[in-house]
Amino acid sequence: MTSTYETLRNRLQGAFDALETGADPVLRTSDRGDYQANGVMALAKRLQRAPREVAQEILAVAQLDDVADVEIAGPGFLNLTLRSTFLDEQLRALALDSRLGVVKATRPKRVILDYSAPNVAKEMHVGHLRSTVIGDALARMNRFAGNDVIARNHVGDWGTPFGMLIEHLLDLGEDQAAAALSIGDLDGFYKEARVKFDADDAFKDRSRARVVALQSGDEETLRLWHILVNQSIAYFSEVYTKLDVTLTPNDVVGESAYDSMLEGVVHDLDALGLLVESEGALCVFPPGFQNREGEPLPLIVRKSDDGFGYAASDLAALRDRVSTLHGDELLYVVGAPQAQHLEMVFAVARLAHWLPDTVRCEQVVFGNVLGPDHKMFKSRGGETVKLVRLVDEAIERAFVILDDRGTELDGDPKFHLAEQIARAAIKYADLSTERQHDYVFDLDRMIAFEGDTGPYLQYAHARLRSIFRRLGEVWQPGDTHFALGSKAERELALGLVALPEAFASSLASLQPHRLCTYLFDVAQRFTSFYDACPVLSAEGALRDERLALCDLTARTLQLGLAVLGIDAPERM
RNA sequence: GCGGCUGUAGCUCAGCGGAUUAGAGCAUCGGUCUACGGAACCGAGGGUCGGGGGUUCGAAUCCCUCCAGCCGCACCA
Repeated sequence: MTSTYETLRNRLQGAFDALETGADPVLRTSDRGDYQANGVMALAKRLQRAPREVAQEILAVAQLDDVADVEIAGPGFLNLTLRSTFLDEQLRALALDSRLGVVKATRPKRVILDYSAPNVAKEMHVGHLRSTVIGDALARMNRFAGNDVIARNHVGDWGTPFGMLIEHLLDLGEDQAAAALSIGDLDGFYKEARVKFDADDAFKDRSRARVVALQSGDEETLRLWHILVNQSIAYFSEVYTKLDVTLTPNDVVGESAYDSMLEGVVHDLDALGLLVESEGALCVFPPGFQNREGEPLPLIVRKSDDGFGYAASDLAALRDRVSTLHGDELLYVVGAPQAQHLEMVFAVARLAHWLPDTVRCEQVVFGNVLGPDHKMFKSRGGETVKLVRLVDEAIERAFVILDDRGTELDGDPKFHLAEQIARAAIKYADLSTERQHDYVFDLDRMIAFEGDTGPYLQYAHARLRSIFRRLGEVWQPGDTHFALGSKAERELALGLVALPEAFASSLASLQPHRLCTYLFDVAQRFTSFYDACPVLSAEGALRDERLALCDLTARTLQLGLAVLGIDAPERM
């Protein structure tokens, strides 16, 4: 089906093209009429004619009479008010479409989505929250759009710290170390190793020797290393389950996976004449980057000790994603502090012609999670906050709220619901703010059932489902018309037909918060409608017509939340 | 110093290629109601959109500049 927005835009575009190609109409929702078309003035300027006259001509060509009532306003805006017959047609088509008007990509893109990226043998903390939640929402949105998503969890599983970690593992004994890691005491493990490394010279020497053994592929060392990696991945998976994030161990392709490609990166950059030796390190100097002194800034591909840094593995990964995985889009959901590093990696990849212009490659930047003091979110002791603890705390709050409300649920169902609410609270709070902004982590606000929160949206959905439970029979959209007689009904209907653009714009801009804003708007329109318009007690056809609105609203909220990674429980 | 991001109501945030009185949530105040789930609805007050210039008939939005905050600026990722 063609969405309401597309129908209007296509007709206007046709009229614009008939007058002159190269000018586009811009359509947006408006409170003057349902939609307002912009772009007539720009077109008139090109044609050097009076805007209102051009507007008249566009209307004559566009033939919008069957879909909307049009008023030419001001210096040439077109205010479009949808005809009820057209709106009803659109709604009925949506009701029969399981995708609710969101079209599936005709030419699916392969999207390589790099997100989460915790470090082996280190705790997942708030710093990983945004990458994980935003990345997962983008993965789900892309999958729903029909794209082929390859998730890449680029875990930190290689490098110098692993010498000390393996030695510490040996000191503890393999079984005990594995046990400590499996219960999620990763921070404790890492810190103990660190303390010994700093205090004990013998330990330090062993650690260094161990790094060498690891990198030269010593079998026993690799076996020990695998214990660390596997235990950590198992633990990460638990965290992902707790957050309802779709990443699996199959998506883990850590730094170590690229180790064998690093020599090739150096070799090929050298062959291209891009490599420069500087202070003992092998570097590429991409144009446009400067250091503190205003001198060219290098991307260090190989360090002066002949080791490789993350620049090399990032280059290898990028190359792999283009040439082996054939990605059409490479997205890196990585925090702002790494912006310059990634820009340099991208720049070098372009210099080396590893990154064709046809491949969209960008960092999905996000801001920090702040504490109540508006500084980086830390625990009272100044330590980072474990991600699991954050979720657990939210679950506890949800429990208390459920009890206060006198829930009938108990046992597992109650716990499951508390989890769903807690996840919704945390994820929605994160996703609903514009990515690049920092936001203040305030559990009380996030989990409140009033206002612009995940639980509020879940509640609106649960109320809708409750209507159909009371109805007592299975409701089918069938050929039912939609109730559009009152203002509240019409407003809700206009919200419902807008899902396709909200989704498309959210995905195209990689801004999940646009979809959040849309869903909240729909939920508000629904509650206003629900207050003003009795549904089950309505007479005759009106009852079915209102049920049709309710059904579509419930499905819109459910679908919208689902593609963000948020559950919509049947009851709360 | 250079680069990036940010600055909108008391607080938390929207405002998507410029368009009519700048929106929402929370909080405050006032209404609605035997309530299809009140975890609701309706309304009010509250903003010189960080300051100043510029482009424009028209700027929160585009350009310049200044101020403030955060982040990054060669071998840890």
